[in-house]
Amino acid sequence: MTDPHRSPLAVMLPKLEIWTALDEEDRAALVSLPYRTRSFAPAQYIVRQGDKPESSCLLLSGFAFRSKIVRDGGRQILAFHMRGDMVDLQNSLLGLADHNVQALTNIEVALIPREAILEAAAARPRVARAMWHDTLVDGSINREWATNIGRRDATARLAHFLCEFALRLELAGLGELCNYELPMTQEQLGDCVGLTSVHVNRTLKGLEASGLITRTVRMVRVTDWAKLAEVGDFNSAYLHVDLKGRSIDPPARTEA
Amino acid sequence: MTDPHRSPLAVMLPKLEIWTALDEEDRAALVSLPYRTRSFAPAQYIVRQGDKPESSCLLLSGFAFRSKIVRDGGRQILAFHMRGDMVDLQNSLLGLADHNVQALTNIEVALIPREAILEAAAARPRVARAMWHDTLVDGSINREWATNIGRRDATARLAHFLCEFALRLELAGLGELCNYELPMTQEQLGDCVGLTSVHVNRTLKGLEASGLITRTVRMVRVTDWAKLAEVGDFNSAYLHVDLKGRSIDPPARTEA
DNA sequence: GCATCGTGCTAACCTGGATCAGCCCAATTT
DNA sequence: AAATTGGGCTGATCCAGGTTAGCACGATGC
Repeated sequence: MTDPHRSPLAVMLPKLEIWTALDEEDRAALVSLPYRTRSFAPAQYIVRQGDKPESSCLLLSGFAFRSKIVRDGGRQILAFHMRGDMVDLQNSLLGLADHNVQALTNIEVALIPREAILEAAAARPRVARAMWHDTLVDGSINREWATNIGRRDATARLAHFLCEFALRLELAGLGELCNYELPMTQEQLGDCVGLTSVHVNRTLKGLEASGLITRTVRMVRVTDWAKLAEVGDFNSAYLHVDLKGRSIDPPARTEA
Repeated sequence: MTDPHRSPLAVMLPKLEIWTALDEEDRAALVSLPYRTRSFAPAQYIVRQGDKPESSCLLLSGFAFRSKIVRDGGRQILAFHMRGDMVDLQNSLLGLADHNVQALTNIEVALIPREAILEAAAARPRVARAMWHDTLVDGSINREWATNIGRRDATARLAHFLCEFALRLELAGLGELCNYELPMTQEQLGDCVGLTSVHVNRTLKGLEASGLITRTVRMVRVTDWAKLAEVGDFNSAYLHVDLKGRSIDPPARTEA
């Protein structure tokens, strides 16, 4: 058996193993899935709404995002993805893409045939469970985003987003909680929190003026995490990750 | 082997079998899952955010909904559920409830221990796949809702919701596409599309004034489905159901 | 060297939907 | 039959965020 940690596919393992214990054979099965790598330039489509994708893709480097377009041309960004994320289990397993998947930066992905994934899942219950769990967490994040968009004001929405992104980056080893780079433009930020780029700009400056963050180009430095998390009504529970006892969430809200 | 269609749990089968072919043994495994039934009155909690639910619940009759509460007391409704829906695979499999589940009307549910579900999934790949698929579709609906809330105006949001609910009711055998009962108040409707009940009221009257629907008490009669679907930017693809060739979606949008 | 383009940023104005305050009616309760 | 309650409904006013129309600046191209 080859060392499961040698293959480029090994970047998917840490995230899956947060939730489901895998043994060496499970890891080997995942890592020896057939794949081919491909590169995409910023804004290039990996999957378009309406496609019938035959493979799912694992993000090896760079950032990608998923989106939907509404009739009048508006766009809703549904998720950002980073190294180690299985970007498109959704579309590929459902058979019909209900949303777009695009590169945000230059990216490299491993395309894994849908059938191979299904076979691995059918053969190994823990592999199935790990991937199922991954889609459940994806759903949980989606629910939090819907809540963010539907029921928080602009300041809270952005603060919440900044907290989530910071934490995900740090967990993926791509940045620090209080000092990281945002790979998206303010317009893309707006499309993800349901605001216009103009208002994103205003609101970010507001967060800066309140002394919660400072920014240079696209670097964000969180100068007061506790307040940012409070303003953003951020509680990491919905990410279902193990913080190993670190306390980053604001104290429990008082019952109304 | 007992007839799989005798058990109350059999109500879950049609939905699962839309997506995944099951054989008699798969059905028998699902239907013979251990369970106990319970009733809930309107507004009663089945699961609260923060709970560690030990069972998942299958809705046998009535309507339920899932929601999150934000700091200032606002509520976002994330999903409505009807007979045959597995209401809480999300929370129970993730182990920690990231949202509330409540009865909307009087309901009867079958509570199925989480471990029994996981064992059935581990033992039978098709059962695992069917339930995984169910959560994928749930995620797809969530993405569409996020888009609805984030990027459509009040009229489109409500029109979209009315179309989705109509179709889901009809597929569950609980109403007709163009004539059905809405089980929720206008305030609950507002909490699901990100509006206030006041504006829901005005907007519904607007839809009525435009001749797309008529209403009596909570009955909705869709008088012009094609226009309602167009106004609501509704395309049923995201529900991933088989319409058996019926054409209910507006013609493909023209590229901008 | 000059043009173009993408992105951040800003100011002035406008509007969709929130907020507030209240009425009406039917169903319960007492 | 009076009182209460929960929805639906309405008008008046307000404001968060959208819209429009720019400018500034650096990167890229000819």
